[in-house]
Amino acid sequence: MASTRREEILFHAAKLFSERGVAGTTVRDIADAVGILSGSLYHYFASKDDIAFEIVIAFVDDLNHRYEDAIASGGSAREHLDRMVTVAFAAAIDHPFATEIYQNESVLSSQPVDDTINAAVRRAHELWSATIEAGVASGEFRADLDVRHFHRMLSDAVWSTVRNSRPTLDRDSDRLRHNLITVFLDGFAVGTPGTPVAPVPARVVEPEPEIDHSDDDSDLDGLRRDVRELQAAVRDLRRLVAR
Amino acid sequence: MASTRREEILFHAAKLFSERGVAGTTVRDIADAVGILSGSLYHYFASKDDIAFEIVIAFVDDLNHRYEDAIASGGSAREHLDRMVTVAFAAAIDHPFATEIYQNESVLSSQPVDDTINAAVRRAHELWSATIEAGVASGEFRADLDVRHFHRMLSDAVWSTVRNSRPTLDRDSDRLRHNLITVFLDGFAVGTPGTPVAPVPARVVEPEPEIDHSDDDSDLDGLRRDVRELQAAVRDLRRLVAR
DNA sequence: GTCTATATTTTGATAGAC
DNA sequence: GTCTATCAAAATATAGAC
Repeated sequence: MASTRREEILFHAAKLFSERGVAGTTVRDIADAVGILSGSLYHYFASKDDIAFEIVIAFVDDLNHRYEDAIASGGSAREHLDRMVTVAFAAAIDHPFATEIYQNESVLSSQPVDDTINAAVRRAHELWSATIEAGVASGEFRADLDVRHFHRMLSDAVWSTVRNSRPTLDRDSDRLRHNLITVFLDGFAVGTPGTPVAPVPARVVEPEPEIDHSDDDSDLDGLRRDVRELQAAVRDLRRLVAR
Repeated sequence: MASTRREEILFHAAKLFSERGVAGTTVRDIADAVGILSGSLYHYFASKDDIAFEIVIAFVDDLNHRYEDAIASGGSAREHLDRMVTVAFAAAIDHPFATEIYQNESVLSSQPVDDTINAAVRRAHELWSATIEAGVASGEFRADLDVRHFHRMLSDAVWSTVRNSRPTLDRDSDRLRHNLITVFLDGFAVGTPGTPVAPVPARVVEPEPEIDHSDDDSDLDGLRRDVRELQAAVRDLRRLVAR
């Protein structure tokens, strides 16, 4: 928990913002969580958006510093990525809710007045990109895949892991990092790791392989269809009754 | 673009919801985008939330049907995952903005009244899980990693790819799917990985013969749950209407 | 089916007493 | 530093004319 009242406000606001979004959170919600009245918030902050802004900026700045430390020392590209995931988890622990806010709120970065957040986010992307491209250049990573696509999937996996494992993140951080790095670098399939499979995705899978409505399935399919129809009917009725 | 006025509203609302969130979008925003006045929206929908609800439900239901088709026919676990990604991209193309809404708005699924969305999302998770676990059981996928963690990262990567490549998704869908599947199954690293791969029994079992019964069972369980929920809903509605 | 006009509620923010 | 009281703007939703 926070020590000063100002930090208390930041903490509870961050929690609410991450759960309901900034627009979905009212200043009264924040004040209630803190245990004061909404008017009192304005003794500490000029506006609701200022609160959100401060939360995100503190996080992204801190994150970039940790990234820079993580890739400052030598080592393979794999080791660099491993350390970047490590410090990302550490930053997520120290800024418990900022991650979700900055991921979900494209609103914040669309402020034309203040480009601070945009610049910081761009910096973070550069640090990931540079590390990944160095690995490709050194032959450590494969060159037949789109590096920007890999980069986005990897950093999304980091924040997805944070979001989904938040309660046990500090305890499981090592195991989660190992899983993540292993999947992204060695793959989940057994055997032939790192072996380029097919250079071109020539095969196009037909969306509807077979219309295999054989006899043994028709029962279940019929039931499923009935259930869906009933669900739609109930939704309609609820809408009617709601008035 | 949409043909009927009602579909036009759904289209523009979905676009705005995905960009600014549901709470961040006003009914006036939607009406402006359609080219009518806000009051006219209520000729088609009972409330703003109803619009969002309908968008998401249509998407998730459709998605589940496609998933079921994708894993109905035989093949290896890799082929099943490949087809699931294919149909997920196809669904994202047909429901251009629903993906972001349903990913960002935990609000929608926290409606205690209507569990429809939750049930559908749970079903989608089951379909991914069953496919991945079948691959582990057959020895096609490694058994030394957390399957649920892999599952979450994989499906997040699918929607991350959709979000980041939206403008060219229909054109690049094959290449994106190939990149995604290659990274997640074969890894991005070249040659010998840091951790020796295959510390697990490498027994090669023939790929999934046919539709396995565990699927049917979970399917039946899901249907039973749906029916129970519907029965409860009908009881509630009867009570309401009785007055 | 759409618009005009408006009610009702909610929300962000302010002023001043204590 | 917090509360009381309240303003002004914005938002959802409704009623009725056309």
